[in-house]
Amino acid sequence: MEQQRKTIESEFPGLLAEKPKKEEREGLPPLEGAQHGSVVTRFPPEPNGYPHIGHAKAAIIDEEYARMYDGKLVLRFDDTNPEAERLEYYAAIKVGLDWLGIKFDRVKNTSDDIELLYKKSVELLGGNFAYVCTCKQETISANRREMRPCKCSLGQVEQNMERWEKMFSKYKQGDAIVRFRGDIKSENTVMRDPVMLRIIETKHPLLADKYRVWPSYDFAVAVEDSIDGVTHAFRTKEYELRNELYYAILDALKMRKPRVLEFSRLGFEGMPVSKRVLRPLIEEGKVSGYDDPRLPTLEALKRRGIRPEAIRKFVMSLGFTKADTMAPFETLESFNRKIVDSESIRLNMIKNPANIKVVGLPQTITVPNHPTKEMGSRTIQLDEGVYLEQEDLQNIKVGDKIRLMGLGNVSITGLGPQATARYAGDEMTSDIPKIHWVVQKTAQKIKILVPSQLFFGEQFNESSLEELNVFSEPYYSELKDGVEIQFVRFGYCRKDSLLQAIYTHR
RNA sequence: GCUCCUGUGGUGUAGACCGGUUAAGCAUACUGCCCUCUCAAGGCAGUGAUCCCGGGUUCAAAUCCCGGCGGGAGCACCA
Repeated sequence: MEQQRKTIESEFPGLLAEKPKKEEREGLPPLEGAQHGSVVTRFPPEPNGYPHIGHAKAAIIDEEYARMYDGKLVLRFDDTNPEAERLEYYAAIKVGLDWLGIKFDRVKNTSDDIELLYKKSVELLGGNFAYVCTCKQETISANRREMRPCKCSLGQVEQNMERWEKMFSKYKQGDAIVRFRGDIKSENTVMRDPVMLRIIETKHPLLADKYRVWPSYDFAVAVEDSIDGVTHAFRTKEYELRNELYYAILDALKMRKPRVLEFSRLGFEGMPVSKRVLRPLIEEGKVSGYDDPRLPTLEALKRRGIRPEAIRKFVMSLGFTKADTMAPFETLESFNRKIVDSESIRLNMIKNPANIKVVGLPQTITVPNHPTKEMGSRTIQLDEGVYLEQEDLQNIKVGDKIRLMGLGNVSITGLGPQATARYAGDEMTSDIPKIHWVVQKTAQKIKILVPSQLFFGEQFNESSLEELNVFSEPYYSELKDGVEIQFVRFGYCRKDSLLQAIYTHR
């Protein structure tokens, strides 16, 4: 064996050389054609709703790549449909992205560039790459379906130019559109002379009625990505068929072409993201609003106690793939738990109280707020009346010893509706049951909202939000709203208000 | 229906472009042990995938080719 090895080494040097080992890749896969320092990515949300986990995935990928290549990230509000955009959404999206910790090198709106888009439109028309179509909508769609060119496509450049002018004066909404000359017989339906600009008379949230001719998504993204210097444009999979159009438009315009790549949409089982299903839920009062803890909106996730860093780790763990999958919410929870664990004050809380009277208790005790981290301590005023969890008393007999966590040992002297016990010192023994407790006199009644899956298939889950009426230590009221706490032996919760907490995860 | 995309343990992925030395790495979930005044976090170990199926190419295929099947998406004057 050794002999052979030597022979091979001398006869065929290099044959036994270590193969370039495939080392474990960290993070996103490398980008083709990416030059360090000159990569530009972009996140182009439409301001037509509240940001959700899907936006987070896209924005995080965009930012991670920009960061990876020491490049730039552009936030561009894709606001080319005045019927859908609303001012509050521009702000909501920005707030959500800030919360996620995403930093942009530039923020702009597609609507800033309307004039430029008009120029490009004229260029298209002038080069006969597009025409103005005045057919009825139904006719157009029927023709597209049947691969039939409509008569407007036969018009000369002059006619199109005339009609183009009329789009700004005579024509009304629905009367005329600019269509790209694609290929009406293409297998790819997107290429069958798609809409580039159309008339919309609704007021735009930023520009009011300054314009009435608006570019379509396909026209706007291609041109905008190109002029924004985007080198790599990412979008979700459902846009895949539009790549051909994207490149065709830029070819016709002789503009620089970014590379377009797509990734799978992110969704959670039973947690709808689409406005189509969310809106009725809110209108019918089935959920309280866009920050209802059952929803995958960023507001809701935040309110529920999910940290932005957890979302980022989660998104990165999903990778950059086109495989469609329902992401496991529990993975997000796991990342979150690790972050939140070291920052959460531990408090006692009783769900199903059992009364017990303990005699011989000290006046007060001081307990640490966290088992290992230095998070201060709190002093608890003791009293004979104590609440224990009913469940914990289940298998207890008279004479048994139990340990009230942080307080000391207690031996049971009587059971029943009013159990009794006697304080039995503070000596630690290992095999004693350790249970949590709350002083009755000072117990604070609070409500804990426990969110769970909103839908099972198409079916709305009527019990998706459980309300628990519980007794917490009074220290709860001294905590600031928004802090994450761990109710011992129960789970993590985020303080939503003085009287309400929201269950984060176990 | 047509077109495109996709298919690795329960789940999400790495590996696939450049086929062999890992019959498959990581995370999550689960189980057990350790630690612990929590059923959390942490540490350790373990269960679990013949890489959708069937052919083919090859000395050799999760990796290349062909054909099925399953899943998703698009077929808007929405993005």
